[in-house]
Amino acid sequence: MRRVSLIEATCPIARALDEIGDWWTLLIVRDAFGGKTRFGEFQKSLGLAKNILTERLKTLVANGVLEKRPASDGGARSEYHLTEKGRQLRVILFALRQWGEDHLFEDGEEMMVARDRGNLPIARLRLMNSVGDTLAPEDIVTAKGRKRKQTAHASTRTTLA
Amino acid sequence: MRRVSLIEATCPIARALDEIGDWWTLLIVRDAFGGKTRFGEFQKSLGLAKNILTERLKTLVANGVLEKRPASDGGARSEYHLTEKGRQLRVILFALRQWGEDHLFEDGEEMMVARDRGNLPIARLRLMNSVGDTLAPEDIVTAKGRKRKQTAHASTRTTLA
DNA sequence: CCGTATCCATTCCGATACTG
DNA sequence: CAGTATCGGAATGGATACGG
Repeated sequence: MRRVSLIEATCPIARALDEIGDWWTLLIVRDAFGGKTRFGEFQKSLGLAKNILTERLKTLVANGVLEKRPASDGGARSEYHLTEKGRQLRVILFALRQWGEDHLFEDGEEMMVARDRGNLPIARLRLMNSVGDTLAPEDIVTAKGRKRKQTAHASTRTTLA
Repeated sequence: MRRVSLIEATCPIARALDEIGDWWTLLIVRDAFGGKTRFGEFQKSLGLAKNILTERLKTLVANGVLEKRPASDGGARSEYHLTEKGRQLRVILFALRQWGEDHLFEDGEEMMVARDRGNLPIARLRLMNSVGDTLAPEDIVTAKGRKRKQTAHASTRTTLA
């Protein structure tokens, strides 16, 4: 897809962008969260060329973000469903949404909004340290380290411990 | 930059991707958070072609993510600094980091990690509703709405309500 | 309906040379 | 050091035609 691959970078941001930093990819994932599962639904919703969609879907399946299954009605069609890895992209999508809302819309402008199933608003994402202090953007630094062994599923933990 | 512009989309995710969804852009911003300010620093760190960097920096400045200033030492050089809008991209970068850490590294693999200035780990980002319930990825729905007037600065608020 | 295949225009990106 | 200019190969993306 690109001249230089960052798959070997030690920066998780670089690796993440290498896998889902493509322009269309996160929009496909967004639609998958919206309940779309079929080729034609994505194609109609996004308006992208079918060959591009084919390739993006293949990559997403190969990377374990989407799962391809035969259609539930037994037809010849396929369905694409988010895997757990894909479902965890929700935080990234919401971070993008929050920033877009804050900086790319005028007050009162028509805009898609997110709510939970009970129609409650979603709380803003905040950066905090492990003792709960809210951090300003510049309060974060990076250093060399190693990935810690995961003892419990990531989505059930609230801190890095 | 692209055939179809999503600048008019009513989805904040689409607009955000339209502005910073480019491949190199978030890596430049990441380096800016790392304290880099000069053309050569970005170029050396990222290894991208200079003409591409020139264009990306121009776009970032035009979009108000970076600010171009004369070098503080009075030389002919310029410095690029994050604006407040740019600083608020930190949440997106951290969401990418968190997902990359979880899914793109093996246990024990060498990896850049984030800490706060006191060397405390950063807490995981969680999706919650306005009353503090943690939400699963599928507990979020979208609907038509309008951008609410901002009464206080976004970074000081903890919920949308 | 779900893709695959092909063609073509545009853009991206790297490399290099050049200017101040 | 900080760009600008230019070139060419590769990838992107739109459109269309075709096959299961």
